[in-house]
Amino acid sequence: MARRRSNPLALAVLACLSEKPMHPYEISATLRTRGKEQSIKLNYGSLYSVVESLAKQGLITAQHTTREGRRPERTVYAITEAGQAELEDWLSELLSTPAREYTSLEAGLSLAGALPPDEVARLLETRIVALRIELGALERAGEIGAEMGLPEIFTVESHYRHALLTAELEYVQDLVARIRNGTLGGSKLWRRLHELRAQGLTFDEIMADPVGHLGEEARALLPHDRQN
Amino acid sequence: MARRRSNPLALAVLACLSEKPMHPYEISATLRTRGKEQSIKLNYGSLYSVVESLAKQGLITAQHTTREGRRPERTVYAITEAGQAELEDWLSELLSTPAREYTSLEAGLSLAGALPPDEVARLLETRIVALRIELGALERAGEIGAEMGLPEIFTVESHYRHALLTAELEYVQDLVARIRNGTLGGSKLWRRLHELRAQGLTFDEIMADPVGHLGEEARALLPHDRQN
DNA sequence: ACCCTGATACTCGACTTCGAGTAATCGAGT
DNA sequence: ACTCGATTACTCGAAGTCGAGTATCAGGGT
Repeated sequence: MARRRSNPLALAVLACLSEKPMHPYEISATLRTRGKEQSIKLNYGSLYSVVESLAKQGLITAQHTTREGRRPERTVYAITEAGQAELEDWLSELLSTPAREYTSLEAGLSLAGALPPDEVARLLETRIVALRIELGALERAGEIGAEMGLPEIFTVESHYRHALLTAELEYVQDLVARIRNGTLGGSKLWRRLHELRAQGLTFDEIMADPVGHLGEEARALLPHDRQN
Repeated sequence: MARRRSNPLALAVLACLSEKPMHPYEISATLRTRGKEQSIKLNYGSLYSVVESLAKQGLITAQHTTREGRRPERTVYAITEAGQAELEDWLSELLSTPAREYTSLEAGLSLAGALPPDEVARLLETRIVALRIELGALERAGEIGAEMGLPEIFTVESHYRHALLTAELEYVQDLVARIRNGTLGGSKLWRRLHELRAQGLTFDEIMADPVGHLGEEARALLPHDRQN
């Protein structure tokens, strides 16, 4: 029974059931009102299959099913001892061990060479605006929480998000500036490459003699045995 | 044909094919040697189904299939005009529009209340060590790239990762300190809650009279109409 | 001559994810 | 009394993800 520990929604289910037995819809409502769906992707399809899978693994058990009138029946689940142990172990792992995260901006940056530099700078400037707006919204939400006397522990996630978004904003601002003023190493090569392609040269033709076409910056692109 | 734009691997495939026609395995090898698999999750199963799906959408086309000896046949794909357009459009979106990212630490923090504060602090201290190691490795990799004369544009992704990891490190360090010295708002409530549960009280019993059990900090947990 | 490791190249099917769809009930207004 | 939107509660199937498995070949060592 190799529990795959992929979907954090399963962890959230365990966490809810460790408070008290609930039926799936009540779990989803609980997560909603506590604002956890900001941090943990929640959709019905996944919820019900995740619950079923936890039950199959013996981490939770169906307690009883009730039905009011002609509504769909509700199955109330409770956490098992194994489930409680899994909750603690999984949560410990999440907190203690950095996982390889694949963010969409990282993917975008790693392929950004496919667009010309000025275009990339323009797009990132758009992003900067959006980031500022999102940060503003997060701050406002934080203020409201504080006014209501909500203790900080209940909002650490969003403070963490704020820290990450701020770092992203700073990085992107710096990157745009360096693309614009040509300080970014390889800028010339990058610009030249797109000029040549716009003139109809193929990638292969350019890479047959990168130094000749793109300049000295491209020397590192040659295979090792012919770099001198 | 609602292209779902979920898996960035599909974008990477388009980016590769926009350089020249390749067969899937060559695409994977290209991404590997360029270090893109650090930023874009790559596994064979996904690669082949993603390629098939791109072909079905008309964004790439099978050019021809070859076979050497008794080896499995290789199908070479080329990008179409629609594919080139999709590449540019998708990449633009990735760069310009922040997407809701669900990181595992955010999930962990949002459920951290399920563990007692001292335990969480201990776990986060473990994470700090791991983060320092990872940052060190990233820096070393960057130095090696620089020594080899690799222009910065080819490593922006990893600089971005470095910026994010640094922000995470700083945030976690600060958080641990505040848990340890009790400066984090709600610390008492959090500690008290776990003491009571260790004594055998249920979550329901505690929440029936939060202020009585947990102190003034818990007033915001009451329903709105009985907060005074 | 033979074996063994590592690279080449893809296949398969079990499992997950997703979100639209269904269907009943409640309550606030007209 | 009625209607309309929100809420409650879950179902379904199409699509996507994953990684172990399969099979071939090249090259180096013994």
